[in-house]
Amino acid sequence: MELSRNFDHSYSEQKWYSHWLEKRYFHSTPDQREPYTVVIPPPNVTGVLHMGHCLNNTIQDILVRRARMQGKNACWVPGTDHASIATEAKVVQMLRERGIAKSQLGREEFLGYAWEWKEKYGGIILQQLRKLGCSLDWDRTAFTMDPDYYRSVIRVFVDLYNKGYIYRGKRMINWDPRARTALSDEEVIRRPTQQQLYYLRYQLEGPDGKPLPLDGGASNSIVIATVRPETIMGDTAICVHPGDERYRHLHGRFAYVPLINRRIPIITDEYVTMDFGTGALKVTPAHDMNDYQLGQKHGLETVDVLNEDGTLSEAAQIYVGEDRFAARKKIVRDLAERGHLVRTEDYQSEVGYSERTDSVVEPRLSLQWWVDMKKLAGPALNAVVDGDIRFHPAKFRNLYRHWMENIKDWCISRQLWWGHRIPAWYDARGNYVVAASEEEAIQVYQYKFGQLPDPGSPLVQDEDCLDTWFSSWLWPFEVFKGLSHPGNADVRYYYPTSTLVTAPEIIFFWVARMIMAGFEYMKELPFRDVYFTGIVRDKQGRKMSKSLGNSPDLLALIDQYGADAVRFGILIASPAGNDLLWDESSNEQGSHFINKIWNALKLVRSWEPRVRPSDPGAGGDLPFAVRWFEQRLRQARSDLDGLFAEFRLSEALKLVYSLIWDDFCSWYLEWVKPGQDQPVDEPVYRHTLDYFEQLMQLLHPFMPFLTEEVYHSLRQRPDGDDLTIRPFPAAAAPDTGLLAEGERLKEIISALRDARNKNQIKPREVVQLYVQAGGGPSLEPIRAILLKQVNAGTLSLVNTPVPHTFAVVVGRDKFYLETESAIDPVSQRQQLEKDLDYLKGFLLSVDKKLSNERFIQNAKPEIIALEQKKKADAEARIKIIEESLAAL
RNA sequence: GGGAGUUUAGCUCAGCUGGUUCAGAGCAUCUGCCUUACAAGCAGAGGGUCGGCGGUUCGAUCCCGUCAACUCCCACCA
Repeated sequence: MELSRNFDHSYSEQKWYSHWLEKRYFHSTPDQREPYTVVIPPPNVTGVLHMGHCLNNTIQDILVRRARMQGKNACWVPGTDHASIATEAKVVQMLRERGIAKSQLGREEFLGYAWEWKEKYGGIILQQLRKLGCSLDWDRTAFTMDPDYYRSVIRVFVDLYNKGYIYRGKRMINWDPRARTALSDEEVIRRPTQQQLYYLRYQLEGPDGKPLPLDGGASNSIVIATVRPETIMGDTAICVHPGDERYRHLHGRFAYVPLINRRIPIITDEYVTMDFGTGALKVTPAHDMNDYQLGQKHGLETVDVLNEDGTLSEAAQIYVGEDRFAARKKIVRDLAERGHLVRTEDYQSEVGYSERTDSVVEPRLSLQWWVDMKKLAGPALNAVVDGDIRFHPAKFRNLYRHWMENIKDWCISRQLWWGHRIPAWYDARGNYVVAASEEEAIQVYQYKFGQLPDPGSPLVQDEDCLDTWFSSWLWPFEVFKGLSHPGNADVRYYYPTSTLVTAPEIIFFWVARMIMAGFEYMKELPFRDVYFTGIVRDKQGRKMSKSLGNSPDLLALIDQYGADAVRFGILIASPAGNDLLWDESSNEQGSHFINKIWNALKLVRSWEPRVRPSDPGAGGDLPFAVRWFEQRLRQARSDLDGLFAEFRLSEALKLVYSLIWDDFCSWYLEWVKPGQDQPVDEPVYRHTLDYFEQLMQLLHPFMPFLTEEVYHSLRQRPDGDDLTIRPFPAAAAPDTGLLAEGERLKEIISALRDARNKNQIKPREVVQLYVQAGGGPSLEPIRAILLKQVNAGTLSLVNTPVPHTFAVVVGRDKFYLETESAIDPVSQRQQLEKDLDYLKGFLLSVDKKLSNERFIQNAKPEIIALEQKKKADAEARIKIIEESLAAL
């Protein structure tokens, strides 16, 4: 088979992914092996692959592929999340494009469209993950609204309700006026926002019970500061600090809301900050969390001046039906015209935005369903604090702990149709029961209220559905049907899962809640390790986002560079625990690496026709290079184990990169490479193929397609001999002596090459080499390599300095380069003197240390021995250099 | 306002419990090479007071204090 000039990634990707699927390598069923289970953080069913997914799934794939090659039963479960708000928004938009308003449709009809949409467009992202090479068990693809899954969510709701963990309550919640639904605290993103602070003058009530005239001086009014003038119609009090002398005379009096002239009391509360604004606060219980509490405390009326969609309500009296922000402008204008606006100030404050729709969140009083999280938090907190669940990086432990210790109730109802419908049934009077089905509801109703529901008005199910995360928190066990079919073989085998790979942004949304649900329903933690990836940023450090347009088209990148190069690119830039600044050029580095490997393959393949059987007279000793690289591989494998254990994947990739590029290509292959058209000894050839295979194996989790292709190009393979399932060889301790010899050889070669370069010896010029050995192992085994690598004709052992040569000291060995070109004794002297100066300085510092009594007293013996060795080495080298200088 | 993290070469980062010639790697830069796998390459080189100041120690990039800059998380000052 002829090799193509370059690696053809499109061809290989297509070929090998289908091959792996066909062989069902990614499919897992329980057996006697140790399981390695990963559940994918389910992307939104509406999602398309972006850089964050790329990073996250590449990491998961690396872990899963490695586990598979370690002989574990690897199972990576794919799936999608129904993403209540996002999907419903998409469907509403699609309907609008078809000229249909959601309000025209009934619930069932709407859901019909939604499912239609989901079947047609949903899950594109799962197809895209195949392009990336992800080794997911597609037979296990799950969806949070699959029938079993749906039932489990409902069952959990009913169960928590029956345990008293879920309740219904009227409270201030975060309202998304665009999606027209409640949100949980976690779904609100606070951002500093530039606003205006308006100083508004409210008329005081005169003795006649009427507002005092505005033009009658400052004592006729009180000035408050607000950023939300459109809510003044909802004001039901003005509040000042009881100790504020400026307002003492106003305690117990009344003022009038501008524009609508409603009479409101002036109350006092220590909540008010005297030095903010004017020290007087307008109290609008319906539209502010704090004001609501003030209202409760002081028995104030609540006037809700906004509708669900953020327009002004009838209660506002003015600008009814207009959007809150449009109304704000108009009201400010009116206030100015009528003399109520004292002044405005630029003011920056934190404003809450909806995570899904980015509209400004409105505090709103409403009746919602809640989970009392304190009841669930205990075991979940301990599991992380005690280290049963390990967070990587560990710094997230504190964050988690802080949140869990201060956990608040979770608002789980959403005013949406796409999702799990809340299993609560109401009678006409508003009594309700919670049950998994209507039939059960009737039974429960009868039990609870002692009678059947009135036949004339049957029970009606709650219209709302549950927060998406109320289903995702069951993911690690319900993908194995752990709740819908308790104790089944899958869940017993795969749960708890091994590693969760996710973004730190969803530590509260998802990770914490999964841990709680795991303990509550499986009585066990859901995973042992959680790896938090960084956030993908662009070169300038900005978060990648659709709105900034700085998020590259991943599929286009894969087309251009290949999946392996993209995987390489994202991972090489991805330090453990930090955000990564991603730059397209890192893909190029990946491409270059692929090219390098491909060229090495071409070289090795070109030897094939020239293999010479081993010479039986040679004694069977393998050449030094072959013996050395075996040890290098062992060492690398052991280092890799350590890096993987700590989830230092980027470093692991760097290690393999350098192992292949530097050790294998730059050193090993050059050392064993035969001369042009020369034969290669069979044992060398065989071992080289073995090493190449092993390198591909180590790289395979990172770059699966290229490595599988190379693996099959190295040797003819029987059917089923594929790299993706090939087990790693057993670990073995490397021979440190051989490794040190290799390092010594590299050092000598580099030093001699450097000398050639510095002395402007042309690369083609053959030099003669002399060595004055300073002890240590014989140079004999590496003689041939040395000659070839520094382009030397001969290597002779000498006992005295060789005149008219360049002297190079490496360790305690001294080399002399003999060349035809003229030697410049001045520059030669300068170089030697430079080395000498450095060594003398070094010796001085070592001597100083060793003559320090306190060092001798306190330092560990091995440290002292080391220092003594340093001293001896330095002295030996100084002697060698001084000899050379004398000879010049 | 509270908490956490970061600061090491031009850039992105390693440097694990203080002590090997410890100040590193990759990119980038510079020099020399179209050397028979690879110019998407090969062989070399230069470059940092380890954010500032102080302390502990025989010894500090590493431990402690403090200051500065940046980042993130949490939090109801209108």
